[in-house]
Amino acid sequence: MVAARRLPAEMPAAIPKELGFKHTMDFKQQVTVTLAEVAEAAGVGESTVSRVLRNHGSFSGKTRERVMAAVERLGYVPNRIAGTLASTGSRLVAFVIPSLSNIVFPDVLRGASAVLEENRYQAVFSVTDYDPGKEEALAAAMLAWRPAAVMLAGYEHTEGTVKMLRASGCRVLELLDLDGDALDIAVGFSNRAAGRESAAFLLKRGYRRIGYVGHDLNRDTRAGKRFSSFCETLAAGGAPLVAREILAGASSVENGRLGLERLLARTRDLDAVYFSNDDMALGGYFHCLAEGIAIPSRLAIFGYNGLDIGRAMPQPLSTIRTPRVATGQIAAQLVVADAPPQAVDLGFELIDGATA
Amino acid sequence: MVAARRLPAEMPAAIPKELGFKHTMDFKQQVTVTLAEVAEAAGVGESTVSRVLRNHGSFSGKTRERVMAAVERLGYVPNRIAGTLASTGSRLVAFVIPSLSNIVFPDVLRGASAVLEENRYQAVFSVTDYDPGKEEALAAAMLAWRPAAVMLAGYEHTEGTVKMLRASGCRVLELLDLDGDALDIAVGFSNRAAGRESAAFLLKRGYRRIGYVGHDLNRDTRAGKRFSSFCETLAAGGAPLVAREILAGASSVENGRLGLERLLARTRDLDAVYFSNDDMALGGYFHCLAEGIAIPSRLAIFGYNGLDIGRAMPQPLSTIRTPRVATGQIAAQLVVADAPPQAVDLGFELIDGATA
DNA sequence: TTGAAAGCGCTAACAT
DNA sequence: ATGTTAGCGCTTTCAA
Repeated sequence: MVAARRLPAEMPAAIPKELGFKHTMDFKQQVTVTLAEVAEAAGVGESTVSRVLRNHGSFSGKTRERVMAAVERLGYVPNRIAGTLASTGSRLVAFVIPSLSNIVFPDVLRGASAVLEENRYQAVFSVTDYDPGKEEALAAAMLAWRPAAVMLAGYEHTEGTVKMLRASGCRVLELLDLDGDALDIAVGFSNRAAGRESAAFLLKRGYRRIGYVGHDLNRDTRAGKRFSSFCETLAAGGAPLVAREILAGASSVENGRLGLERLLARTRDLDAVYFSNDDMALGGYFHCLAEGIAIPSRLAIFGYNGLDIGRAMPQPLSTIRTPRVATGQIAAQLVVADAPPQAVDLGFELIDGATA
Repeated sequence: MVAARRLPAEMPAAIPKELGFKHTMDFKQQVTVTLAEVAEAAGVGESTVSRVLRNHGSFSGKTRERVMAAVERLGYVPNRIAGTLASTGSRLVAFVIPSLSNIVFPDVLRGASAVLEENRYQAVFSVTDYDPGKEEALAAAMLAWRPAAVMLAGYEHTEGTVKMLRASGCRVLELLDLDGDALDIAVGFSNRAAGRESAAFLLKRGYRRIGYVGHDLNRDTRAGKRFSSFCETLAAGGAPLVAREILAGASSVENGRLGLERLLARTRDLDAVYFSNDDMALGGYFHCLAEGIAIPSRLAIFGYNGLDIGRAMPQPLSTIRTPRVATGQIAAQLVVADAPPQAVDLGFELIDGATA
């Protein structure tokens, strides 16, 4: 194997000097056709246009024709801002997510946005970087848009956030965690159970000297829950965790590789390693490949998330597959249906791959 | 090596029967504090509250105190919907992106959202699945929110989309492509140049029997541009493309693995393969590992995107690193700065890894 | 420095 | 079936 050369990551960007001009559109032309103009052009009242456009209330087919013709002719685009203000509920759904680097959240967004789009809802989002203070600020900013629902990750919020959400009167969905008390609706699965099952699986396979490689647990509280129940289960099984390596940064393939390297440098006789997720586990896998460490005979590897990539590996990754897309879908469906408060356990599935 | 077991992907979700109730919040309580109530409570006029809150116009320190106290006491959250309607411009930025599975787009969103949040803009998004018709529908839906800017991928839009965007009067940013004419602002790099440089690199390294493994090119037009300029460059260099394998679905590690398997089954004597992106290339890499095909001596592999994962591989992936996050950042900065129409070329970087 | 009042573009009674 | 009108909650002149 070739030794890994360390290559630099993407550089932060500074605003560039202006480059070529090459545009076919006039700069800033404001033309705003309003509903009133459509009404005028169609020779009907405003409310009639409104009814036709929303297909709500009654109007004749002929009127409909004329209105639509005027809409077409004028290139009218309804103003949802005005519409929302005038009516009661908005069709905005706000996502306040920890990260876009962790594939979990794009997956949730993907599941949700498909359902929302079908139902003519609009998704809005902001990213907290796992910072509860930032979460509070961003949640406040989102609430200012009077969304129909706010979706957050898990249960760990500041008092201020909770108070705000409670007072807002909009639906609150806490996703991807079930170990705690929901404010309103919760959709996901138990991270504690996931940690427990992972440990039980490794014990049953006969591994006794087990280590852990993880990313920042203070920030990612769900990973923290998995880890603590993992440790408890190991201890209860008579084979307490032997060593751990926790990396400061976000979860990544590189950190997984580095983490395993460090862990093995300190503790040589491990027979299995649990990773905080699949990215990290893949990094560990790469480390073993590079160092010629046989998997799983010499060292077993176990991940979390069940990314597609794990299935394509020469040895399919042993891991737990979580219903990320489904979490988004179900959450969105519950919002659309205006379902009562509830906790929906989507479960997870242990993937008995070839690495453990 | 263990033979790859094919494991199922995540199942589509049906809406589940209701499960346990476990909530601490009353279901749907609407309490809406308005600016007028704050004004009343503070004993000042509405416009004064508005000025204080936006820190715009003049007011005494004492007035400020009283207003803020009232805001605090009542738990007032401004209504941005009303604010936007009353004022001229919105601080919404709309993203109409092809996919959330392709990491490119979460990366762009990540770069943009950081900048937007700092400047108190709000990101809104929807996902087209690479379908131009859907793009048109979603763009129309987005325009109804009267965003300050709409960001799209590339230049290939329906006539209707273009017409709508032109008429909307809002800023239009076309991202991740520079091979075409921009409507307003373009930020990205040349995919044609990327394909060209990739081919030139492989030729320079002495590879002559080169194949291609890609995903659906009709939908991902940027991948199509890379591929066509790649082929042209090979042909010009006297070593035209020997074989290609195009998979119907989206780009993924599994498709990459499958694609290379099929390609090699048909064409045994290739010495290098160009992949439509790094996911696909990683799949190819896995195939080679599983089959004991030596890289790069027996077969060279070249990707596109420069994902972090490529750096953690036992042999760093040879690829082209694209400025995805920076594209989002710069685009957002240009919106915030209300910059004139322009095309910003962020370039890309060829990563001379160990696989080619 | 402050307040009164006129909208922003639409929806939703309420008439007709 | 359709028109009239009164807001939705804010921003923004314009006076005071």
